[in-house]
Amino acid sequence: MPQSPGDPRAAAVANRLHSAAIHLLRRVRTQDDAMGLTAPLASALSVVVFGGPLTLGALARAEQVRPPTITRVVAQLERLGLVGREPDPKDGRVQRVRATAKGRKVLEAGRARRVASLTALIDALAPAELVTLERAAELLERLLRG
Amino acid sequence: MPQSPGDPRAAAVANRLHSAAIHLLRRVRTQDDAMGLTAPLASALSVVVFGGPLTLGALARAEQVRPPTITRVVAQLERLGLVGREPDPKDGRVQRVRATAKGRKVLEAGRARRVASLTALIDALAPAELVTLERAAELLERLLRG
DNA sequence: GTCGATAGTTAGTTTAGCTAAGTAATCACT
DNA sequence: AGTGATTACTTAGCTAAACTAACTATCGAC
Repeated sequence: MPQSPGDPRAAAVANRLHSAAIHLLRRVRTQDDAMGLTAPLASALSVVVFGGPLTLGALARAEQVRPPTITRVVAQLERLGLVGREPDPKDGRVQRVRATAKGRKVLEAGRARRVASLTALIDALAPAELVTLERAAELLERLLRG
Repeated sequence: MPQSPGDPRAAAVANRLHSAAIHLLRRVRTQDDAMGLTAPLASALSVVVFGGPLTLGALARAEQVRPPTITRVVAQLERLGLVGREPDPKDGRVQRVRATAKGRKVLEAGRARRVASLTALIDALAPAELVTLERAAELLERLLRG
């Protein structure tokens, strides 16, 4: 299988993944209301919970958004009592975001709900298919982080 | 195929897919500008081009959005000259959406660009990995259509 | 101490999605 | 033939997420 740059099969796969991602997110978005956290908020909260305290800038980079966006996201999470801010003792410009106990709890409870409809779909798959999706998710996360 | 409901592995996969989808779309969104079509517009145009003339309602179902959303999407595509509307001779309530020549052209030119960064990432994968992603995309599309 | 760079915020715009409510056409049924 | 329910789409108004541009405040270097 020669993998020449610009392989049309790669483009086709990219297209389909793009389409699948759009539809997947549209599907789970309707579930977001049930837990009171929209997808971007949940995603950011997840990073904060698992990534430990981190600066707003680092969070923006992790979430691949611009600083103003992360300012708003953190403000919302803070208003909900899910994260807190800590000034940096060394650098007065910097603030670190840390998850509260409530934030960790809500994330745990929420992620299950948020992906419930997805989980239900996936649950019906054969084990081999489940493995395919798992591998694909792994691959994508690795590619997209790089 | 013994897949007990609530299989924790299914939930874990759902979580990872969700996260991957968020990051994937954030990645390609920045590329959308290059072709002048945002992701939802491009997705809808794609359905119209490949799905032939279809009613607004059918398009809404295909795109998994509510009617008002598709009204706006079609209005934008129409304003851009990428699709046209045709009244149904039999049913006065219905309008069919058809891609214009320009619409087909823009889609062709645009799809490559729109997923360019994705394609570049995917291009670097081993053939087996590419197949995994392809299968996953297929699975997801099938699940999400149902 | 001033000057450029960095961290974060504010202001304003765009886009996408929703619900609720409205219009117009069709269908079903007497 | 007419009334009532259903269907297809639109309008109006809301919320959320993203952006750019421009601002404030702090830091580091010279």
